[in-house]
Amino acid sequence: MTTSWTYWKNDLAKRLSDVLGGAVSPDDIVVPPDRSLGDFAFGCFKLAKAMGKSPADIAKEIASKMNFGQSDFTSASAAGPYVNFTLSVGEAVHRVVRDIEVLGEKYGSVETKKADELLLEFAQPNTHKEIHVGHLRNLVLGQALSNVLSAAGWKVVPMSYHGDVGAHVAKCLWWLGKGFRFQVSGFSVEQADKLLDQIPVERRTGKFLGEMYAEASRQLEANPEWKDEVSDVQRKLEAHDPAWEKLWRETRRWSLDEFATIFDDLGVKIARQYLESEVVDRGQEMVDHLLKQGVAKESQGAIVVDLEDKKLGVFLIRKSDGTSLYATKDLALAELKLKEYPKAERSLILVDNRQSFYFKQLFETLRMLELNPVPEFVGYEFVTLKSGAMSSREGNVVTYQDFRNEVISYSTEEVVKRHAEDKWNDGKIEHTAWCIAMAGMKFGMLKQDNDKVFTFDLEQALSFDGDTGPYCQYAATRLASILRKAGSTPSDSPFVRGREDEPLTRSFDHTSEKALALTLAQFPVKVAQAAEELRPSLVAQWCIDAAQRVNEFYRDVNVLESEGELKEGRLRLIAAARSALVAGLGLLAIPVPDEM
RNA sequence: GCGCCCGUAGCUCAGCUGGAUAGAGCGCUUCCCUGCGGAGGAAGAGGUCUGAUGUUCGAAUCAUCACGGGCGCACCA
Repeated sequence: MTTSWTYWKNDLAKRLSDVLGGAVSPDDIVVPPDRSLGDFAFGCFKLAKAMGKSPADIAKEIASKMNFGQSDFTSASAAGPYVNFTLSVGEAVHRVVRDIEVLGEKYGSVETKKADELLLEFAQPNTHKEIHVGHLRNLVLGQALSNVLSAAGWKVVPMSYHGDVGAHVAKCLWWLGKGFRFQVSGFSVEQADKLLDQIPVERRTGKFLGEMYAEASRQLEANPEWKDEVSDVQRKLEAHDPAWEKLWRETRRWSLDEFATIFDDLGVKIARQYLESEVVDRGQEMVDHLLKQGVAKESQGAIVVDLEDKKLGVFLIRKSDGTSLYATKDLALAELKLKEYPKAERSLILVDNRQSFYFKQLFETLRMLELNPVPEFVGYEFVTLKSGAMSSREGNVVTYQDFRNEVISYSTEEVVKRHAEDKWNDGKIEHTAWCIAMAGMKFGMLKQDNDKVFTFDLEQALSFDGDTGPYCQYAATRLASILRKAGSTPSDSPFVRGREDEPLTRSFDHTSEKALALTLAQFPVKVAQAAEELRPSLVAQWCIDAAQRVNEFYRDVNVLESEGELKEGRLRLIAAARSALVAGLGLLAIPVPDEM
């Protein structure tokens, strides 16, 4: 369905083509820098050359020839080299409200008959480590991307991938054993049971395992001679030694359970969870195969793929001690994905930009193996603290749990403060505070572009003033409040729908109404662009814009004091505005409370 | 040394497929609650868009080169 924004541009392009006797593309229709100039504009620069006249003269000529008749537009006027077009307030608002009422929660989404499949890998925290705010950017961005791409008509398969084997696990478990005074060699199943029994339930967390890992890294730094023990542990794990495997399975469960809880809380939805342990054996096989084919070769005891001729250096795919690397497993993962989803059109991998070189090497190798489609790298810059970059190896991280608790306690405090007299029950307070906390955290991470290093500042993250998620929620909430007072709100859903057959007035008369409607009209275009450019930040920016227009409308137009069909129309406008705003925030996986 | 990314207001960022006086938020200075909810709104101060050259009728936007900062570049992930 063609929604209003596109409809208007197409309409203007057609009328201009008629006047000029040549093709004008809708893409040539732009928006003036100042709303008082008009709602749309057409620059005459390109025509000037072809027609041999000055742009200003052409603009005047077009303005005088434009005849709108039956149309949403009321006037065209020349201003320098531009022709500006103005929409009728009544027609503009009418059309946008109708769009939203027809589409409801689908407003902004493309309807497709047969969606192409797109694999989206994100959410790659490793087991045996804690989740920190660096991971949060990936999780939040990934889920938003998943939503935005779905809205744009892709059949998205969101997938997670967890490093549950490899050096970091070996280090963690090695230190777990050593720290509890067990001998690494000759470690038995009974000893593994004994060790596990010694760890109290409340310590069976990712945080605890992360501390073990960080401590192991420190110990190895100080005592390099222990590296052989760690290699030994990793080899035993890869050989499925019963004792180490037991310890590994149990500790891994702690991590995976924790992930499930956190993903659920964040609204992260994964269709297929991959584990490195699923692909490690096949990865080693593929390395052998590559060796046989002559694609890979031995170098300093390790196995590498030489990519020097592509200016990508050498790609290490097996360590000299015979154990696997990230790359060993990634080769097999790529193969497995294609086996399970043979119809996939595209495959995206969302990872930290610092890994871009590695992924270029990986993709080049996949190309040599003819594993198509070769994935697309979607990068984002890392999250840093004022004190410096976070590293789980060094242990200077803000864990997600700590951050979340901080934000929740702050938002709870605010909610309680604002509703001291409203007799809200604990459940309502808790839910509202959770919605606001989610909005604060997620919006803060989504509103800026992926390629900006994100400096995490707790104080800033806790502020809900200005262009923040809670600001957008607040705008939607005030609209809901008006609807409630008018007694016309559907309590179960914020989305308007099914009123498109009821007559709607065209008597809207305020510029704030039109400004709001025009912003709402841009939503589908922004979503499409966000999907095309893989930038959910565009949707976040739109949400701020929409909330600002809502606040201006709120200031300028009193809905409940209007009368007759205009009041009814305005109620439908704000219901539509709320519906669109909730849809926009929904794409960012941000919930909107009824009240706040 | 080579490669990738960033450089726009005091701070955090939009704008970048070239076009009208460069926009927000925070902070700062003033206002606005007997008004549909002040997590809000209005106004003000604050800019050689890092610099240079080039392309163009036109450059924050494109190209090249500097400068500044960040991040990568084989047994970590």
